[in-house]
Amino acid sequence: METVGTVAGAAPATGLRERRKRLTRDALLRSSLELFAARGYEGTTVDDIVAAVHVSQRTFFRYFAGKEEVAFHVPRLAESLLVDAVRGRPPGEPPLDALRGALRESWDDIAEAVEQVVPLELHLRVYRVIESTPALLAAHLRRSSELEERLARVIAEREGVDPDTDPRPRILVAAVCGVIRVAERSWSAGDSGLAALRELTTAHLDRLGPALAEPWSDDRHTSR
Amino acid sequence: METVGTVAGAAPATGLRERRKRLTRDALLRSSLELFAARGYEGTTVDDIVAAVHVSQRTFFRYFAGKEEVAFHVPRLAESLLVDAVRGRPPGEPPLDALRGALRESWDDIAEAVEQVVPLELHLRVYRVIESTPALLAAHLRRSSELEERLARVIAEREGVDPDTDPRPRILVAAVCGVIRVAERSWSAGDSGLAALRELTTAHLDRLGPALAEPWSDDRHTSR
DNA sequence: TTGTCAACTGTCAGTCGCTGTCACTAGCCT
DNA sequence: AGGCTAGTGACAGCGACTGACAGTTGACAA
Repeated sequence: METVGTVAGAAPATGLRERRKRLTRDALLRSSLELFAARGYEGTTVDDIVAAVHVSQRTFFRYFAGKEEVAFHVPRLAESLLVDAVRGRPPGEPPLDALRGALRESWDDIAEAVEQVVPLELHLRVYRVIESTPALLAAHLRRSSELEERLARVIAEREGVDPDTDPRPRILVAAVCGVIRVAERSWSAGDSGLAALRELTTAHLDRLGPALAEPWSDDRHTSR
Repeated sequence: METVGTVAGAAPATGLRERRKRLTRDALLRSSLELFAARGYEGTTVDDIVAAVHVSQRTFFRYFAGKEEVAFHVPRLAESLLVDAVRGRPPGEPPLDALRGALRESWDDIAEAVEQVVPLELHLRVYRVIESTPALLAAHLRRSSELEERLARVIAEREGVDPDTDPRPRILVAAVCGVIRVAERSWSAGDSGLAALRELTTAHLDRLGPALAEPWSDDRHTSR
């Protein structure tokens, strides 16, 4: 239903031409991410990237619409997997549970899929760059809002409501994704591993209900 | 507590120099917004703007960090008023009510404050440009996340919790702001007036609880 | 009033992201 | 083997933005 444009570890590679294309594309991707992680996003010029891969600048822009697209290649992959996971949830499940379940379930698939493209550790470093670079954070949030739209449509379909007249799918997804981003953000500020993010995310999701409840009880809702 | 850099309708204007400065600043702001509304954001170059005001490009960049900053001058104003409104809510009020109350309450103040800078109608047109221009939408979302951070701190202070250890303030604010953005977004797609946005926002907020509830009931939650 | 200082502004040159054009190389197919 | 064309590099150009330098003009004191 969607061509993600997998980079490595898929498709048998037919002709020489296509093989070479994939090679330069891969090289551009890897070099870009490594440079972003090392020098930062703004500190990396397109000229730096193409110099490392020995290609002309023009070629870079034939493969990617811009620096930004390179930075979000891996996140795009992860998003598609999440959407698929929600789509594959048991039909009877309440919407909130479906989202939470899909999140927990898709985690390992995502890690695996990412690893086939670039080392997971590199991706995590790039992710922190994304969260800490204003321009990239902005792009990340816009992408997130597009993801929310996709998720809302899936939820709406599951529940048999029209997403254009019933606001509940979008409202639910917006709230959930908002909470997820809070978790991502506070995680990226620290330096813990993937497992920590997973736990932080689900823990925060479980606190959404109580946080909305009228007066906050005084139990320690501490985390971190 | 915060200098917002009001543009028109405040401060008696001391010397001639300052008066002239404000004049060119105002002119740049007005011309920019009018051009954005007329030709779109990307369709408007800085050269277009400075040509309309008869100043050099360099001058434009001395007053504003870039095109983006001009576009968000008015939203920035509104955000500050909202934060102040939350801060001024009665201490005993539960956090969710405080946010909802502040929102309803600050509405008129915001409209009034905006009108003192540019015609409200112009701002609304520019707002639709923001929502429909990818680059501006991204910037808008990033600014929103900064607003969320400010709001979360206010809520944390009101509730007497530490925002760095208790995630509930951020979670609550993220959910609420997420819902608000859903309302803004679906409003900006249509062509109704300010009053419609106000009602849509509060209506959506009231649907947050039910949308999170386990199975969705079949009452018509229709809007629009 | 006049002269000095500092603020404000314009001009110019340059960087970086990105796009259009055009010629050319090298896989691909017959 | 030879033509076709996808993929590429080299080059020119645009728009956002920045730094350096010089000119202009309010502000303020003598």
